[in-house]
Amino acid sequence: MLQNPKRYTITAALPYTNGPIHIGHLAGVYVPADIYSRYLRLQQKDVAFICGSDEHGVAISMKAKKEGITPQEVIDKYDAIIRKSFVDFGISFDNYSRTSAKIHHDTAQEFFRKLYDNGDFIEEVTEQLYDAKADQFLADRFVTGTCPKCGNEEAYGDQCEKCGSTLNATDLINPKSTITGEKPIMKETKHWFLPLNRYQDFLTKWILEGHKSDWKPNVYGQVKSWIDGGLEPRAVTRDLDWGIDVPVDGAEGKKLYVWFDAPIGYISSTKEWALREGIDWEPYWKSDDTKLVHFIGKDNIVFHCIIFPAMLKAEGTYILPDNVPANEFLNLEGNKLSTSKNWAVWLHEYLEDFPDKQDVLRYSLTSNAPETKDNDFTWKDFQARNNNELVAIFGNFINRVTVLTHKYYEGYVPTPNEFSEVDQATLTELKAYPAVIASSIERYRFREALGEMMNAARLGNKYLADEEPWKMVKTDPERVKTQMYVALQIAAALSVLSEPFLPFTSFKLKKMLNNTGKLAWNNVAEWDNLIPDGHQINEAELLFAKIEDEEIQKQIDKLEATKTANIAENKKAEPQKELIQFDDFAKMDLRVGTIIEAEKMPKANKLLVLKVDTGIDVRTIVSGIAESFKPEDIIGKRVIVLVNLAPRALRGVESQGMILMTNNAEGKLVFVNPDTEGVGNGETIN
RNA sequence: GGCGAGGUAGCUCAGUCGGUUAGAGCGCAGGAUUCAUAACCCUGAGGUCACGGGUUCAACUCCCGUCUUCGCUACCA
Repeated sequence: MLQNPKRYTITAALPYTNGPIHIGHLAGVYVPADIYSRYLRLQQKDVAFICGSDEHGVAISMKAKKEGITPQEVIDKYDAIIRKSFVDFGISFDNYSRTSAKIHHDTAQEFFRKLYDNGDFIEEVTEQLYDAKADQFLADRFVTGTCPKCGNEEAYGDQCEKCGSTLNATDLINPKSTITGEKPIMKETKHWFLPLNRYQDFLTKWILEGHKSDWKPNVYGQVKSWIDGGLEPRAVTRDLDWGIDVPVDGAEGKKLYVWFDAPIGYISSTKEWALREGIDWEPYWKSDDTKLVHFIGKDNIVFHCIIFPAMLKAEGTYILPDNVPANEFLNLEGNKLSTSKNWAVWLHEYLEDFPDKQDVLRYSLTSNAPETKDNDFTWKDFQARNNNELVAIFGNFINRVTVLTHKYYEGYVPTPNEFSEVDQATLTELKAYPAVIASSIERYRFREALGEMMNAARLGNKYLADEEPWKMVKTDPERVKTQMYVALQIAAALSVLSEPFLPFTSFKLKKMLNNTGKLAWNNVAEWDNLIPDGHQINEAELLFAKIEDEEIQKQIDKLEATKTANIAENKKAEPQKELIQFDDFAKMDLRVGTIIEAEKMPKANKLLVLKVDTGIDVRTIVSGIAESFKPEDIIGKRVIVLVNLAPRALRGVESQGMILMTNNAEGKLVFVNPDTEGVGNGETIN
């Protein structure tokens, strides 16, 4: 861990422009990164907080094709939504760029070119699916066909979205190019690979030995798992038409792999910022006294801890990240967030539904942040955090202080008399908070840091409750002046300490205290008069409003509607397949059979090895149903078997047939079950 | 199946190097109070630290095994 860095380069994962920002992105990446950056600026550190839109990659092309627009239109649309929602939400990027910008294309190409010239790549010719009619290689996503598992005719080359299976494009039955509908052929193509294996030793020393204690366990463990598993060369170019051209001869029509160009986006965004500010970008990326921190979600660990560092190391002039505090995932009301299933709280919608409540979301996401394990966002929790914590503790304390100040002193900060022991103890305790909170933030424990900030507000409430100035005012008004002075110092301290977490509230509070001048973080510990006597504060207003049940119910209903819509979507029967002749059907030999033995395939999660009496014989069938059935429960089950399917070995066991299955409403597998009495094994289906 | 991260109060989470009686916030119950948005403040109840072994004077903590949740990965004819 770098001590006393001269400057900080802080990056937040580049959001992918195929959808808007949702609470999962915020809780995992942008809110913690923003807290960290704002805190450092309050420490008067030199900070570059860098981000931008990630606009290349196949998913963008796919989305464009699906919506019948150009990739440029797709990225322009989402870049605009994302950009605006970040601004409105108060994420304080120093620069937000986009990877379609010229400066990024230039930077990425230059980077590639340097590695190419250094001989850091290996070239390899492989066979890939190719659409002859369109004269174009096909990424996995550009191939559809029948899923070999569930029969879904719309499975993609890399995944079947119906059954969730991971596929190889070459596995698809009747593969089709989505561009022309033609059947793809195999064709040779040349690509450049980054030989990660060459960096195995470097990565082992740097991370496994060098960052054992300061990196989060989840990050360290994941990285260790990758490195121990042995690293292999990874292709950094693709045959695509959307992306950054590979800048070498003989690479016409090839683009940089999106994961090669995206992290370089941090560098080009820094350049863009420096250019605008008229400063030099290089120290932020190349100077040893710069602390580089990547904020990401756990899905990006391999790219930020293995691939990008290997790239930076290969280039040779760059520094490496000091830390990569990746967060786990946030769920929503018990289910995984999903852009395609619309299961999300979208930032731009939240900002409309809850105007001027940015800080409420920031607060509830931070206090429930998935720092050590996946967490669940619920609207009830959101409401409780607001009503029981922000309103009741923070807002209430500020309101008590400001109302009393106006009531007793027409809004002027009174001149204190001698401090009592309690006063001194309270002020001493207050002065400890900047260091306590700082320590948590610098260890990336934002949930803990936020809790400490709230404890400063609790300190204020307790002080008032113990001192009871509203009683004292009748007997000893001079004493009350001291009490209110102390309470006002706590309020002023909160206006600074809350800024990293609740920037809108902090600003509102400073305005209310008529104290908008730049107070630095350490002033809270150093100064005795954060808000001096004789200073006049402005009218009291509420910092936070209660959120009523109806508003919460509205959001819950919205999610319920999404759920209902998704179920309806799934229930929609698939369209009929193309016509076949009777002969096609007659080729299939379907028989009634009985499962007579069943056991788990060792070392496999989904496979059961079955012995089935088909009436013709007793044969072994391997079936991927282990997640839906226990072996002992299906012995004796009557089933329908496709007996003349060509045998195939699965994990070394030959499967001689296929059992017919379908899905029930919960997506569980069920047998097609001929259990009418008197039907014998071996009966044919026709 | 392999690998990684988790499992601590009703909920969300701390728990450092093994060391008295395992902590916090929210929720709940009771009390006190009226400056404050029925808020604040005080007190309390609530725990087989997932389970079973082991090491140790001493285990939430270290070791072995089991169960379980999440992720990556293999497997689905």
